Amino acid sequence: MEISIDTSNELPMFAQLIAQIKQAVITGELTAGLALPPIRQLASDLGINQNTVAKAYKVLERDKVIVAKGYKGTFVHDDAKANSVIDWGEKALSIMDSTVLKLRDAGLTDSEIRLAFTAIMKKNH
Amino acid sequence: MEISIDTSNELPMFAQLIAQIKQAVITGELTAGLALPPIRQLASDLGINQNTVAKAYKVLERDKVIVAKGYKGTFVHDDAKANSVIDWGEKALSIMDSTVLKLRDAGLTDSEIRLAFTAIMKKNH
DNA sequence: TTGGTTGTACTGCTTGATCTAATAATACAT
DNA sequence: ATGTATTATTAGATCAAGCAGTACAACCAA
Repeated sequence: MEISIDTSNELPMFAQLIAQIKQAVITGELTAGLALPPIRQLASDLGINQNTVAKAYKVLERDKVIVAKGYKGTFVHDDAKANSVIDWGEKALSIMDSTVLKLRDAGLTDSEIRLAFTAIMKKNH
Repeated sequence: MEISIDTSNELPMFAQLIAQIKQAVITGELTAGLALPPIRQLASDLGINQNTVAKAYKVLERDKVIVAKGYKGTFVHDDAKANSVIDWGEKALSIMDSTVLKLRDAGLTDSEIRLAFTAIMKKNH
């Protein structure tokens, strides 16, 4: 499993990690049950911070691409291949898009829409 | 018509203007057809910029609380009282709230929700 | 028992980007 | 003189991204 980080890339490091691991799952390079490198080791190999790798792992586990088993290590999820295709970002975009359109049609300015959004995001901190 | 600006207030100046004028309409201090002070004069009296007052007037006209008649001046709208009760902010908040809840329930982090939002707001510039 | 490894969690910090609010200075037609 | 519009700029807040350090429970091998 070859992972490389391009600091000049527009994409943040943790996003590059997520993309590459998902890609490896899709291509079949990573199959269900395989062990992934420990957070600290991968961070060390790439010369980046452990938190950055942990952040990527956390998202990947939320998306059920990997499974963390504590001291035992982290492994590729049984349904990794199917779950690697699901793009939460796309789903979020479409939902958010319809909402913004609705508010704009109501005559609200972008400034007011932003105010409403930030207010909601703060509410349940 | 007494208007005062509190710079220490959390609310932006233009929002304070909007709130106070709407309030004056609701209480009956401002009735349909009454003339409002010119933008430049009100700005001068309050010691703030003309653009700030113009911004408030623009929103008030959009909400049909006031009517701008060019060189003739600006006046209280015929339906000002009814339109001052409508709270666009409340409507926007409830719509935005359900959307954010939906996305959070889908497992998205606040960070990702923010990314989706800013992406949409940029899309149709 | 001792020491090391695992994922996880937390706080604090720096950097850069972005947006808002407000100001400033014009300009225009009526 | 009126509302309207434009462009540019400043200051402040907010957030993402990443780094740094620390800590913990669970476990394993020596």
